[in-house]
Amino acid sequence: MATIHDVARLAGVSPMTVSRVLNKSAPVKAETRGRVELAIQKLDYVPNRLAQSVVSRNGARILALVMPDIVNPFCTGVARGVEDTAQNNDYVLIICNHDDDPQKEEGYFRSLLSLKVDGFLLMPSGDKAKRNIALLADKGCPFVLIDRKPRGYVGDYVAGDNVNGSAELVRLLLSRGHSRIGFISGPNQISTARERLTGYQLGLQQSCIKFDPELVFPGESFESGIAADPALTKFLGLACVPTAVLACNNTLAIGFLRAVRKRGMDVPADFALACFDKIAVMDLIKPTVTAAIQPAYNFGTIATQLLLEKLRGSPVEKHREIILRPEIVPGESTEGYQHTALCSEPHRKAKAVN
Amino acid sequence: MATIHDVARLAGVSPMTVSRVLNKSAPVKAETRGRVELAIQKLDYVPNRLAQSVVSRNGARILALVMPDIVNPFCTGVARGVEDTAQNNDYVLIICNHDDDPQKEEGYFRSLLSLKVDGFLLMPSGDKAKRNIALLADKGCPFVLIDRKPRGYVGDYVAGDNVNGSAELVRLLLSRGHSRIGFISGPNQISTARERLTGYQLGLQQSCIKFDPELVFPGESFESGIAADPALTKFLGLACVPTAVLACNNTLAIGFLRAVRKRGMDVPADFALACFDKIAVMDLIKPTVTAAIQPAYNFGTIATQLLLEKLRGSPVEKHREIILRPEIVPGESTEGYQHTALCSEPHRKAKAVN
DNA sequence: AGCGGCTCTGATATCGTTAACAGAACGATT
DNA sequence: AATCGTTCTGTTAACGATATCAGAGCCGCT
Repeated sequence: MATIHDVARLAGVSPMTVSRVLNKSAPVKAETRGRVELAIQKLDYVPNRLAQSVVSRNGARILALVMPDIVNPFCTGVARGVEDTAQNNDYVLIICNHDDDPQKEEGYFRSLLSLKVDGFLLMPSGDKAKRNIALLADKGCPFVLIDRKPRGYVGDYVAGDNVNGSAELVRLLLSRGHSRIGFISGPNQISTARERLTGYQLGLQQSCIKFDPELVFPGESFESGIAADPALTKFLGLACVPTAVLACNNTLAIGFLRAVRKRGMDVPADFALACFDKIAVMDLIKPTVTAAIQPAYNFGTIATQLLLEKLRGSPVEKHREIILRPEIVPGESTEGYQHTALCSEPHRKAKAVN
Repeated sequence: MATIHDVARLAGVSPMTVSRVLNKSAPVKAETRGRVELAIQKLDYVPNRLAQSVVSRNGARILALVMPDIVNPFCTGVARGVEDTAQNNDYVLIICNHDDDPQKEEGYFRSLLSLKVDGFLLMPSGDKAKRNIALLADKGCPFVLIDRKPRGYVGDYVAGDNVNGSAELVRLLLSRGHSRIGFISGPNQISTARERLTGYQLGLQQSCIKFDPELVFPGESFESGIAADPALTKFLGLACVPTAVLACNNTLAIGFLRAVRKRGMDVPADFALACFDKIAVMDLIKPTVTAAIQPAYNFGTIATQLLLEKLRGSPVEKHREIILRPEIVPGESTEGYQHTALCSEPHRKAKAVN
């Protein structure tokens, strides 16, 4: 592969002159520039950004997005937002899936640090990610968090209003006649799970309904919907079975829907269902699921813009938190409840199962 | 940030010795190695892979995946397969969306070449990508194609059996009593669209049904389902309206489903529907859509393995084509046709619309 | 003529790392 | 004691680019 020396030789100038033509970093006589450009073209010369990066001590115009799992449609949306913004600013994007595993996350961080990426977009693995994030801060590598933040973290952050979104879903369920609402939570490690649980409690409290810890199932995994099956088992085993379920995210809701059907029941006939985050092709699912839909794509674009601003300088900038409100989209999954099965009498299907 | 010199100074050795400890490239006395390792730890030294790459003339252990759109679930699946395999082999992955635009694709190629990525995984933008691919070949940069290949391309390639998959879907539709089957195609630029059209024709031919060009709608875009709406309009305008539709990919099928409903019709009541590629949360969609599902994740892992083998050497290896068969998954979208509406009498809903 | 200030170009040093060579230290063999 | 082969370490030169400085050439002004 041609180097700047080859171009220089062919054009009969010094490498430095070629560099100046490439970067327009100093005036070059038109005639000389012409010769250089011709040589560049003839050799189809592509400058080596790695070498540029070493000497200029800048990154190689690479951003990194470290997130749970690109397959989750919420993550996919974020990723596309990040990539578009990166591309518009002439950066390329490295994508890493940590599967909510802090060790995998740390491995990526070290790898990416050694690549001198310019900055990180980060959906952290959970509270344990704090050490990993400290590593970035330690190395002076800029980053912006998306969607989640470890306990006690202060710094640039773009996320949804989980507390109010969740409370609003609860109010919606209450307004449809449900007073016993199960909550399928995510890992307590993860801020979104905590905040949505808080919102769940808040929503109940606002309607003067007592919070019953029995109704909360602590899913230990977020990204596969498998936690939903034991959650359903637990709910069905309760003396007073909930008539509605709020799932902490999209995969849990899908898992719940499948689990319900596996047992010959259905939504909304036997359970009303609502969840956080968009489900793919939502409009075609039967029943359509009531959801608090977050603007994932915007999470990505906004976070990337924040990061790029940091990279451009403005070093004494204060930390910024940007909280976007989810859109509550009512679906069929929360309609058609007859208000007969109250807490005093057991859930009809529950009888069949127990 | 600490460099190899800082470590060397702290350990009281030369940088070269540190390098040898890091890379185990030559024996180092245990006691010296201990001092070096301690210094590395104390400084939390991270080697600069860009500098390593410059001097060793290897890439920086970066692969690139250039594809249409990460948001398409098929692409997402491929991406995850690629990323997992890359990660297992200590590579990181740059992801780029070209949106079927060859110019965008070329821009990425140049950018990635300048980053000296070790290799490319490529779902090309279409036949026009041939020039871009030639650019890679020219620079001696290894690559493997996935899912699509430009006309006349020979080289490493992993894809699905589009012809037979499509033919099989046609046979399935025929077996359900449909003899007039509309085909919503993708851009003729793209090999998968061509091959699936061929398969469509093959399937008809195998059952001695004459191919009617009127029944083919040439969608000029693949990735947004919008082509499906004009396709439906065209089909409804035909003297003899098809009773079934084969969509060239998942987004077109979804678009078609939406378009049908927008007009107050439905699937499968008014049209049977089948398509290529998986639709997200397929099992929950109503109706479930009959599809030829390709093992997207495996496309990614296999292609990446091929690429890594190339990188490891074995230079005179022949080109390899790996063709994976799609799984035909029958759904509700192709059931319940009453066999009354034959070609001789017009489609019932068509009357209402025309 | 002398000076200052442009524009243009090249020589040299440098970035962080490794390749290639050279040499020191040491025990084992002749 | 000389030689050899290890093992271990350092020196020097590169990799492909840019920063920095210095100087050449030219113009215009005093």
